[in-house]
Amino acid sequence: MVSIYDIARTANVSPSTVSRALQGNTRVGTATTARILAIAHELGYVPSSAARNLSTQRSNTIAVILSSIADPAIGTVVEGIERQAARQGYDILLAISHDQTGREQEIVASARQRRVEGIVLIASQMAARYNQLFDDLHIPTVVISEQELQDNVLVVRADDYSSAQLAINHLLDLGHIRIGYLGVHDRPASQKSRVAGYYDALTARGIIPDPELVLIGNRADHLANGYAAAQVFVQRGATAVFCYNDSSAIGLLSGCRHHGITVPEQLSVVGFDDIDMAQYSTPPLTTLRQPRMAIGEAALKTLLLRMQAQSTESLTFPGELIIRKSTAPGPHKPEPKVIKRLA
Amino acid sequence: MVSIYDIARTANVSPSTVSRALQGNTRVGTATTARILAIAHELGYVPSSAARNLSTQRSNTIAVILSSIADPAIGTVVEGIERQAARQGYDILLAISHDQTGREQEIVASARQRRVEGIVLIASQMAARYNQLFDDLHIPTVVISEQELQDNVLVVRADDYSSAQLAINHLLDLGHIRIGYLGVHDRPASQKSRVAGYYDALTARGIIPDPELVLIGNRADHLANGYAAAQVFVQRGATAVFCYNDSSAIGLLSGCRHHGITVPEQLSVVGFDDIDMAQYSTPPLTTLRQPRMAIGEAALKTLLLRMQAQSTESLTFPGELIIRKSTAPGPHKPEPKVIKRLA
DNA sequence: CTGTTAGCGCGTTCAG
DNA sequence: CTGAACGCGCTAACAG
Repeated sequence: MVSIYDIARTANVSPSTVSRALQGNTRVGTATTARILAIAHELGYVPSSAARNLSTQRSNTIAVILSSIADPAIGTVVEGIERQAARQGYDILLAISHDQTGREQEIVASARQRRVEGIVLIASQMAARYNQLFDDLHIPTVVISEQELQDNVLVVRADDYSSAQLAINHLLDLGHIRIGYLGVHDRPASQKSRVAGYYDALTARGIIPDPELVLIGNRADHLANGYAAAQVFVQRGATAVFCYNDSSAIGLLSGCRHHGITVPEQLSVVGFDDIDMAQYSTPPLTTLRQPRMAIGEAALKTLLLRMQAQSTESLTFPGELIIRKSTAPGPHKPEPKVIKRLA
Repeated sequence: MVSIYDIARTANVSPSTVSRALQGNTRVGTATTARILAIAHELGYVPSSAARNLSTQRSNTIAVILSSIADPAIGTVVEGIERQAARQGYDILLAISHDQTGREQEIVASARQRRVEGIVLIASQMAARYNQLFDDLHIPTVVISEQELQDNVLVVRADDYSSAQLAINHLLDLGHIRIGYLGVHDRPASQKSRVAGYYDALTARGIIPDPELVLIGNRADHLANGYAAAQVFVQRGATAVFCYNDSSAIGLLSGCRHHGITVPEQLSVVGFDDIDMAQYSTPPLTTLRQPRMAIGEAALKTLLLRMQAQSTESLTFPGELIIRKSTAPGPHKPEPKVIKRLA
């Protein structure tokens, strides 16, 4: 490997001059700078980030930790993060925890050794489990989803609570009363907020939520959970279901089809996220769109501010109700008041 | 940051002894080793990988470069890579190119500066574009998909050609003659093989492929491409379509539904990949399952071998035809020969 | 504008 | 079994 010493030698200057020239003409002769650059290129010089890191005490790296990257809703968030990181000159260290304690510890160890300057935690239970840990780490951290808002951690997330209410109100407006909730077991924090929104929206309209209509899937496979829940919901008299995410909803759609339950006629279904696939399901899914790319970008920007010790706040992004074909009027649809026309 | 010097001082030994003790008792007194470890822990010592990298001339990092991570078929591959990497003690540097030249160059520069020990390139056009570059880089590289088999690059991939043939033969056996192909424009290499399999399987049965039935989507959004193609295929008299991947197929399914084309009655559809969603589409998708996790793991193992300068070969994984509900007998289904029974 | 010097934190000879 | 000394490649004062 050719180093700045090699360049210095063949350019008849000192290493520090080379260093300066390479960084951008910080007080170095235009001529010599040019010469140095030429020689560097000629020699095939490639700076060593390890050396620079050591000297600078900066790693230029941020770690992105997630429990799984197979989730179709998460890829886009990661793209948002990566895009901003690249723009700011940071590299991404990717780690997948699978929610396994052992792996989680390895990851944290690795991040510390590499002196990552910041951490983004996505939909991981680590956030909750090691709440204190991340505080002790002294590495700026921002959590996306899956974390209650707290003083010591920055959270960037979708507005689970309000979005859930939007979903329920849509269903209520359609005339549904027996509205179910289909949840997951591996995203406790965000789910809590969505369930709260579900309950509150219902009670606000004078409806007492029926615990029988709240089903929490026990598998990590959200699609399968949805599939299995279809018949149960209908048996229990639900005419509409609000799902934790689009994957659950699409599974549910499939389960309905399997059991001959028509959507939206017999059952209205609302998803969450608006993944790419949502628009192409059968029927196209009514869902709550979340700005996933923007959330990823915002997370990184927030992290950067925090790294610069600037004052920052947690962020909550509003969701948007996208009405497609999986929801239809329910049994209690009030007759629209029509002004009678003259014959 | 506490360093081995700090430990050495408070343990009354030399830094080098600490270094040895920390690495694993390489000829260091059991007692002193224990003492050193205790002190290290007490002081909250965290080794600096930058320093180690510099001294060792090894980065313990491998770069994973892909054009997009939103593709649902790619996440699983990345998980396979990450899992093996973690198991072998390597960290992952993640970079997304978006197939943009500028970004691609940044990524390569960054990888070189970080002295990554290996590179995995997934479904990226960089493989083809910079074929020579990666050769000159002197960094072991393995390409997943999107690269013709060549001497200078290691490729790990699905058996596109045979899988395509499997798909077409399935359709042929079902009695379809007018079989279409729905392709994409951003995966030239793997597509080339699939198209070849499509052509060859057809001609092997004496059918002359109709160019009118080969449609290549022009957008990066495979779902949208599929959606738009539905009507065209039917208008041109296709009774079955083999799609580049499940995303295209699911889009196609949706397009069919929109235009009142029934699947599989009027049109049989075959996908490729068997993403999680495939099983839950309407109807459930007949597709060619590819062992994505295994491909990811194999790619990393191959890379590691190559890094150790061991002899290695490119790998091709066979696909498996998964028959579900999106394919049904076509117009030319030969009557099954039934042995007449006695009344 | 440029050279000298001194680390950054760790691994690794080479001597004891 | 342990210590001293040097190098990895680069940055950053501090002098000129």
